[in-house]
Amino acid sequence: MFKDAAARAIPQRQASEETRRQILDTALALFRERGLDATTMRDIAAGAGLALGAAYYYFKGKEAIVGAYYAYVQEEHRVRARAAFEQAGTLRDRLRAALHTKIDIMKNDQKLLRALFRFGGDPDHPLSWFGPASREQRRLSVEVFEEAIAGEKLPDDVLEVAPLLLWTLHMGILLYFLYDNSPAYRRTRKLIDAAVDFVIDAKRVATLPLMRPVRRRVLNILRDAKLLGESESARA
Amino acid sequence: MFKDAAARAIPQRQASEETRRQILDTALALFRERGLDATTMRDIAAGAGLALGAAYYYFKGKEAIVGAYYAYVQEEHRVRARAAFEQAGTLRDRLRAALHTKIDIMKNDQKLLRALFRFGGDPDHPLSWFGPASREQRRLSVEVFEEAIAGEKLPDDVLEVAPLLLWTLHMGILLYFLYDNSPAYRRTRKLIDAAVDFVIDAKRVATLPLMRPVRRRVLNILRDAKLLGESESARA
DNA sequence: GTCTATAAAGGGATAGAC
DNA sequence: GTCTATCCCTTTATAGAC
Repeated sequence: MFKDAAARAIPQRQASEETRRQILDTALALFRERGLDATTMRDIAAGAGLALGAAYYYFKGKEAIVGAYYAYVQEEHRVRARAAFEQAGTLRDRLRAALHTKIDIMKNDQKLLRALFRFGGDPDHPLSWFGPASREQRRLSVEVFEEAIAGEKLPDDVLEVAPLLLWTLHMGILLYFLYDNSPAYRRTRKLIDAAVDFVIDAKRVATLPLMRPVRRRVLNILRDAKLLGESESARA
Repeated sequence: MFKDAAARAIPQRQASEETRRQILDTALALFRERGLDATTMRDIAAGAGLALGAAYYYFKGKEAIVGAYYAYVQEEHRVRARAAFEQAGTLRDRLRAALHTKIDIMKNDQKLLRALFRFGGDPDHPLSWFGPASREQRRLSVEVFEEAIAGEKLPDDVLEVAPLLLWTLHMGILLYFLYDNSPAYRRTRKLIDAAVDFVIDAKRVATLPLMRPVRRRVLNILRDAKLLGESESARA
């Protein structure tokens, strides 16, 4: 599972990396099989053929393993999306790729994600999806959408908010995915395609010069709500 | 806490209603004070001056009490929003009222709501925010926004999707509220006002005849995704 | 019957030997 | 780096007191 990203990130540095990956693989398999809570550190260590203490040497605890899963998903998304961006010419293709690759990565983890959902309600939890602890992960995630629209001729204010809005859409789609019980997650796939078409429509409308005041308003809302940092241009 | 809604819903029918309300009040106070998980049915019964068995007579368990809280919030929202709608003339005022009353009702329950958040990730849980079990509650919640825009001269397709979109906005604002640590939730209040202004802008744009194809697309997306039932007009 | 005290089990986490 | 041993907390089960 982690082979691709791990191999890319650390080119066979040491045997210890191999062990770490082994623990991650085992843990993820167990999470999928019996759920997050039902999986103990003992199970993970045993499954990886290690003593409990060894597992703790590599990860501070189960939480840290899940954190590594977050990091893996993010890194894998970045890599896969970039690869797709190099092929995909149109904005539509790029946005579809950004969203589909995310589901590709998570397609076996619906159960796990449902369990991880709960941390979203606790701002102080390290695994919260929206809390300060995951800010860096979030930034990287938004960055993928920044890259997806890079190269588009867009007004500055659109360039500033679009990545965050696309990230929000992507979170909404993940929520839909969480509830999707259609075979092979067809409905999620369809939703992605349809949502991207809508985004293309919305882009056309939103970029009209006439819409500048509306865009300003959105920008100000997000800034006031601290959902968007001050932009470079605003600071300049 | 439950005085207002309970009194309105059941005009002093019996002492048993009084007891039920007593349990709810006690439970809610304890949830707020020490959290959902830390509160046991024993604590609730004791706090309400009842034996454990008596508490179980009124509610099947802690979960059922939380369900009653959901119902209370919904009923209270309906009542308060309607009262405000009778005063408020403009669409802006009505939308603000619909959103602010919701926060008014929940302003003491941030901690509880953070704990309840976790059920959102489990489609099969009775307390899931998006699952089938809460469909009726959700319908009632959407209805408030339906009433908020009632009387507006709007194209049919807008009338059909707007309540759901406003409900979604309202869920987003609740998520923001969950994370809001500003005094008196000022930031959430500001966000509501700003978001409503944006909605007014969006309404102006979206209702242009030119936008009809885009509206159709949105309608079809929501229908395909089963987020919106077939409309009356579509069935006719 | 209901409550409470205590024991047993399970599992997260750490220390120190090798 | 990996092991064994151990700690400590939480949950669950049970048994005896009221």
